[in-house]
Amino acid sequence: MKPSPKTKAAATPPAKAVKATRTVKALRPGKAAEITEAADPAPEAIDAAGEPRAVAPARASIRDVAEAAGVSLKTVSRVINEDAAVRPEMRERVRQAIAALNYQSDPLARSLRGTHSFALGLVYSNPNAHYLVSLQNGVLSACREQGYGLQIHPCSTPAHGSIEELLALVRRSRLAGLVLAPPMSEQRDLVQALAAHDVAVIRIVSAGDDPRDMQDCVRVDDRRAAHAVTEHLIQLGHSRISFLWGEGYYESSVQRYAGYMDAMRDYGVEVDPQLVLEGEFNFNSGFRRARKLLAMSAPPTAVFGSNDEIAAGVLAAARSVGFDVPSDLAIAGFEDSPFSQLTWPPLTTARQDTVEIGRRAALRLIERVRHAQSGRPLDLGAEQFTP
Amino acid sequence: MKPSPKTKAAATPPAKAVKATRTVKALRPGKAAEITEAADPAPEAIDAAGEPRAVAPARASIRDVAEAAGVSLKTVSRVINEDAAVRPEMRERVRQAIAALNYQSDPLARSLRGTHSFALGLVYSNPNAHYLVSLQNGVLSACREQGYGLQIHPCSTPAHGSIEELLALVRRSRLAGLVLAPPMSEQRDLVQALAAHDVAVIRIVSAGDDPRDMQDCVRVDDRRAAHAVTEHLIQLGHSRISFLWGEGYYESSVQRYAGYMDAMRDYGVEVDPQLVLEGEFNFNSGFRRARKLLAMSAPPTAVFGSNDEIAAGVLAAARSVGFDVPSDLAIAGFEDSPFSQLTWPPLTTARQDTVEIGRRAALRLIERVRHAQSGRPLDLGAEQFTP
DNA sequence: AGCGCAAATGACACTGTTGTCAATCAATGT
DNA sequence: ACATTGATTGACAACAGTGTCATTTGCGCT
Repeated sequence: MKPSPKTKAAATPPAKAVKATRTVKALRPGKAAEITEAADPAPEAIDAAGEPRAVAPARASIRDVAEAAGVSLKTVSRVINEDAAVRPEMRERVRQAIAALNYQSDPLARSLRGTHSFALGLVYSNPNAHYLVSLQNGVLSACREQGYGLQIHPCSTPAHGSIEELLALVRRSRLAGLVLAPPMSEQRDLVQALAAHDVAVIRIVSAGDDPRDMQDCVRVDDRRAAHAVTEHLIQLGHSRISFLWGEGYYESSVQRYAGYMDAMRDYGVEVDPQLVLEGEFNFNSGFRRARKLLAMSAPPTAVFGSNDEIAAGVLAAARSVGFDVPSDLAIAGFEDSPFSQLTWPPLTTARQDTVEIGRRAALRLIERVRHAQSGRPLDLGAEQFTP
Repeated sequence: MKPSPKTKAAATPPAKAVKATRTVKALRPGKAAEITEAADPAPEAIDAAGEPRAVAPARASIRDVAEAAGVSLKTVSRVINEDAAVRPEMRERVRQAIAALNYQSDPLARSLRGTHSFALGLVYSNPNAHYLVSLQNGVLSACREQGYGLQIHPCSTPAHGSIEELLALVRRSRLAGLVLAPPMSEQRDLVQALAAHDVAVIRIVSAGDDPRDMQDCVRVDDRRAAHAVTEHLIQLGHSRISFLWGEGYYESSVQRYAGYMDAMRDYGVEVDPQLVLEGEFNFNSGFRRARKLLAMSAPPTAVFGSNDEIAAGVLAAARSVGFDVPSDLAIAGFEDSPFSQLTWPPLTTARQDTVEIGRRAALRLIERVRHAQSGRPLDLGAEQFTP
């Protein structure tokens, strides 16, 4: 490691319009963080002693349980699958054998014979890492709890999100069902195609009025949350409140805008159309639009960015033109990252319990496929659920 | 939706020490983002017509291929597994049959007879969403490419990261191997226990001098990257450069500190021990330490936070006491989130190609287990790899 | 041509579980 | 008491491949 005089600190500017002193320096990936791999371990460290190392106590199979309990394979199978057609006395006997042998059924073998495996797929294309990880954690916690596996499936390219690809995924691993995160969940044709191919699906969607969204969904009330945020700004005394859209084809954009409008109407605050700007869910878009807003003769006193990245862009823009936050400009966002807590000052934001959303979606889907699996029809009448 | 006067904007402060005007408002989760679920779809939409809807063309099995090619099951199996003991002519015949029937082997059935399934596990406990998603994407891209599945396994609690739990995970799904991300990869006893139980493992570790890290690893050169960042600060003319540690038990902390020291030594810049502070990899820790630094009689002119969250905390702290960035204080971080681009001004940061790290780790592991699977020993001699 | 040996191929059992259907059993109706 | 019925239970095949080992084939050599 010797000092070297190369100082090419080329960097991608956060917004084209901007040219201020900056300190970004992008180190060449694979240069800065170098990767080296080493050879396999010589196995002698482990086996050298020649001792037949403690042999893993061959997992008990259903056969062992059957033998121990003095019943047939099938009866054990029935107990495992909670088939009602087993006498309590038998069931108990089998249960004890299972416990005694510490038996755990093999999901692989179970799926081989059955139609579905014991695994769900999580399909997403949302690039927001925090949202994704939260959702994933929620889904996974449900899966673990229910003894299901989880196959994640990011759709980074349109091809990955195609019906063919998704079907291939489901068939290959015989997935019991798919959890569709937005915006994948909003693609009608996709959802229909999956249904037509008998793929069980649960969608996570922004609650709108679309009656088609009343089925197989976990609905997130973005509208109400946006209402609350707007209400908060109004109660702080603001009346010139700007709203910055995210991509218009996201249902959540539409709902958040609706919530904003609801609140403005509810409180009788006039909406200046010049303060409502379309754009995208990212920092640069927020930055650019905020610069535009702040250059107006009568700029807003508050900006509601429809997600936190937009809000962060607004904050940076305000900063860059010398506005103080929050005294000169109040900024609110919509949480899809912990970003709002990492700024100074922290931003107002609406929080979603994304983990819980993921959990519920997975639980609901598992409940559904579990019934389907055992051939019992699901009682549709009693399934209505409103917390 | 009626206006309501409740204004309880309780919020968790980002740092206890701080009490400035803030605008955080945490909406009650499950209130702001409400979840509703709806009943299953009446299936009539699909089946009503009574027409036997286009039956999915029952996937071809190995049997069909064998028949079509006029060979035995086993020969097809050999071709699939790239067994060398098949004459090229036969192989070709089988290949054509496979293509003609669009046959795809069933990973489930394959794993049932064999010891391993065609799936890897990704074990992590790092809470950083961006790092995680990048890594995960890298691992997944390799898995997809190689026809492997991926079971993610976050260790949010110590129990989840226990040997028992990990073994259970591997056994349950017969995982072919585990990718261990830091800091899980740094737990010696865990790694050894896994090895003792014949679990194939690849670890992602910060490159240090430990000879035990020379095996089964993808090594990331944090030290060199930290050197480059420090070098950059020195070249900007700074000499009072502070270094803020992350958790000391992370190997990457140690390495980053080493890289910082390397550069200081290389350029003959004196290290003031008062400017090197221990702490954690998070915003608050950075904030607090920066406040302490800036209150000194001779504060540093540059701060190198050992990750971006720390750097963000420093930025916020500088702001809060009226320091201008970068004119009064230069700030550098270490990328584990896109955060540095979302601040104003953007922060200097070292970048890691985490996606590539994940990819390599998975590819390497798959290569290894694939050989193990077919019973052939891996030629250790030729495996050394240094890009 | 005949022999020996290694390479190539196939027959069959086996993986761990569930679906199907027949067999058993207890209880009820006549 | 006997047929009928429905609830339990079990035998056996099937799922889609792979491991083992026997068998066949190909080829070089005397």
